[in-house]
Amino acid sequence: MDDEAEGALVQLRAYLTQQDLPANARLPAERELCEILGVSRGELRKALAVLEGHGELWRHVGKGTFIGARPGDEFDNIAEIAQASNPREVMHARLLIEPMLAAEAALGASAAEIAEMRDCLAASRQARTWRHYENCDNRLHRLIAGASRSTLLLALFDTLNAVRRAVVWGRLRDTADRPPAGHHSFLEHERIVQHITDRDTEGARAAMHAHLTTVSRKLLAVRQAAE
Amino acid sequence: MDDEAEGALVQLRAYLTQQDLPANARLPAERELCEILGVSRGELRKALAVLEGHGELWRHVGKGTFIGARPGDEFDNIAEIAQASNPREVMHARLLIEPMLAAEAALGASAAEIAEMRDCLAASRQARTWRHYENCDNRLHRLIAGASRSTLLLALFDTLNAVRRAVVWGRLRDTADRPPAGHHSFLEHERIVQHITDRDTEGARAAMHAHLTTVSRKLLAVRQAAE
DNA sequence: CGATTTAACCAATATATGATTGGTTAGGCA
DNA sequence: TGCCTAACCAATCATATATTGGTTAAATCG
Repeated sequence: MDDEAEGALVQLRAYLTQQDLPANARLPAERELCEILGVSRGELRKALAVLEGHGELWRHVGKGTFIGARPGDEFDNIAEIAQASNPREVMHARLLIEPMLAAEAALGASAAEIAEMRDCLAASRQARTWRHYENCDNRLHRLIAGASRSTLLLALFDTLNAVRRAVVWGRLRDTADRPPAGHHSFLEHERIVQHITDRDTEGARAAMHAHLTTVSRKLLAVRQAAE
Repeated sequence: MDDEAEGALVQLRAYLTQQDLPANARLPAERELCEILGVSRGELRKALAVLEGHGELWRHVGKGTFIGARPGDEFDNIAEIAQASNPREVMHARLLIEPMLAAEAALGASAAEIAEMRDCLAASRQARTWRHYENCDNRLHRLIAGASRSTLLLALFDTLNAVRRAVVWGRLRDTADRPPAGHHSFLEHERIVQHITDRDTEGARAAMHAHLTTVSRKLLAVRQAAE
């Protein structure tokens, strides 16, 4: 009953084998291809649908038709990730990844990097506004990630960090205020840097984990108080 | 001596405090702003340079002038990361991150996800080409990442994976060949999935670490042989 | 002469416009 | 009924235009 349809399919298969297109290659637009094969567009689309169902090619509006399996629907931009995520996930990911980065930093940090970390510590104690303090905090955490001596790990940290900034946290603290002298992060940050200076990987890992645990607890407390 | 220059600066400062612009806000183009303030563009630019040096704002051609600190030069696209990275870094990052994801998967994997993993295992054993096998391998590793029940961790895994694919590995194996029946990954993959099924987080972590260590060793051997 | 303004240009970026593509629908036609 | 055709749609790409910070050189003025 569907001789013509099958005919279009074999014509298409013949065309594909003849052209011997490599993976991810883009084949002509449907309007061209159906003219090349001398088939109606409807028949061609049926044949394409079969091959797509079989995973031999994939199509997308505005882009075209391509050889191979459809690329996974990976997130490409930060905003998209942030929208699908939430503060809990961000904190969870930080607790998993940043202690690991601290341990790597303890292995690979240069003297210059450690000196810059100590600059950060001093600057954060002198910060006169939360905004300024958070700049120092970000810089320190990124310095630690960078000390892993891996551009890839740094890039992953940057992604995580960008998502963290993009996720809606609600308003957490009065921006007019300033960090108190006994703020928990001061000592915790210094402990981390000290372990990195001592090349103590497990100490650095544990110190970072403890720090982020405290941050997480404070954060949850503020969020619950706001509800 | 530079009374006029200082004059432009105070005018600009006054404008900024008056407008009370939020962070990352974009202020008018220089050509407009110098007309608003009644200052020449040169003087305005001097004043802007001072504030930029002080970290109160940042500028970029084609974009504009913005309040706050210049955003870090974070990588935004995969290709950029891949170009700055290399196979060694990729393998290193995988060894740090994927065992962690396997442990998370052991905690959170659903029955459906575990079943899908086992499908993957079976399919990979039946793969008739390296290309097909690698599809199964990718799918399995991504399933494990997805079983962490964190869209953020999955997104980070996808980033790492995209970089892995984009990094130049050189040609590693003859694509015409197919994976041998005794390929090391078969057993290693099955061990990982078994630990996840048993909710054995540390077993899953160790199995994934062992698996990636083997992969890394094989890879280095091939690369050295090619030199 | 020296310092500034001004105007014009430059490269990078943003924005707008038109063309192209896969997907869909309605009418013509055998 | 079954199919083709043509037209349309939304998503995407490709191209052109406008805008922006940065730079330079002639004009202008004290």
